[in-house]
Amino acid sequence: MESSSLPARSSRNAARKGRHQQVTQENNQLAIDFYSETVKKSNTKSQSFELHSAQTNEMIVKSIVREPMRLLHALMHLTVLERRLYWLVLNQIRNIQYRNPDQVKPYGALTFYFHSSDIIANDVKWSVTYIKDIIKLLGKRAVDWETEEGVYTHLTVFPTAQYIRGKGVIMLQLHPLLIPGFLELGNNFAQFELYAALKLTSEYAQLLYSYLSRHAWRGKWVIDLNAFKEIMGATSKSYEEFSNIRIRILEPAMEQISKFTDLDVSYVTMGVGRKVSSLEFTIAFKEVNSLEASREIEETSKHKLKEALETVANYTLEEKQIFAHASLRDYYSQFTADEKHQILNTPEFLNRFCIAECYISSGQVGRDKHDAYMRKSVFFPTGANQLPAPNSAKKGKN
DNA sequence: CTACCTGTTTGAGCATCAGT
DNA sequence: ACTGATGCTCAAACAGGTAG
Repeated sequence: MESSSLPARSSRNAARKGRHQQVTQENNQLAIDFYSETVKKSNTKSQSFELHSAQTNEMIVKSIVREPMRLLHALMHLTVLERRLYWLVLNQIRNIQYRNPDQVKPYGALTFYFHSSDIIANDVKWSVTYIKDIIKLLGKRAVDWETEEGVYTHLTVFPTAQYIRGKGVIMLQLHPLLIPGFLELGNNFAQFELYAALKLTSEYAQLLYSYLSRHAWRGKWVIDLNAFKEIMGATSKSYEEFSNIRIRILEPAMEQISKFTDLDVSYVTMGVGRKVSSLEFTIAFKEVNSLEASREIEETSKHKLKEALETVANYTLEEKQIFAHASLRDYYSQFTADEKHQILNTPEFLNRFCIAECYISSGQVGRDKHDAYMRKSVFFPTGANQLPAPNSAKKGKN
């Protein structure tokens, strides 16, 4: 039974990673309480919490967050501190992500306990009203969507949010209907390092960091300016002027991301004449990841590849052409017009392009080898339908 | 003339401090 | 741990200037 293996696995992982996680089985429904590293429930019956060593500025433990892009888009308007809480939630559930929600029973409740020092720097004196305001705001955040059958749903992400006065403990309960959305990653998600992300103090820097992390494996991210404005939530009148986008979004965000996170980022504007129509970001990893983080990154890469291959396999010819056209436009400027034409119009080439693109976009191919790998995969495959093996699964520093 | 840049103002929210 | 006050930062808006 697939569902019964989940609690065992997650609690085993939690034990291995030294987290405080309590799994209980109630009415055949799985309920999990997550405790952050700074707060732990004591063994008494009443609701009482013990504080553990608060996080220090010297936090070097790599802790991964995997954020589904659909969630990122749905929650683009979170304030800085709300987003920190939301990231902490994603970090706590990373051991049970990748699961197909249909394979497990509905969750009774996922409850999270954090300490206010998890989201506010150690040396900052915080006020109760301040924390209460954050909780009040986060408790109001809602998402909505409509299914193909026309069912429109609107619900609050954290219907129950509490602050335990005197202990500084924040409790969040995730809406059960949203749990699949938090757990199901597909192949479209951002993966980044929690403690670097928590240092960001600008809303735009936080948002942009998620997007840049999503495309970091590619080393490059090209986005239409209007699309960029939309995903940044910068749709007000003042952002019709590019200078405002540059001054208020790009420059502060670039500076913070480069200063605080594991990414080295820069951007150039592209367009006709002086009119900026799109942005091209260059993304590089600063340092070699720790062993544990490397293992998780490798695991993620494999998962992403599998999901991407499945997605592409279900594409119609037309969808493959759209997919390939966008990739060629954004990432393969060195290909000639004739080569691009051949790829888009020869089903055999198109297929191989799509598959090779899955390997590249999931980080299986060394960053400096994308063009060569793609050329070889499309035009000079080693076997009949065989792609050359990616040379390196590790992403390089350059 | 258009698109972008620079400087200024304003208000909201965040960070910080002194004191309880 | 907590409160209340204060100063700072950031987002937003606007006016006027400049490059192409």
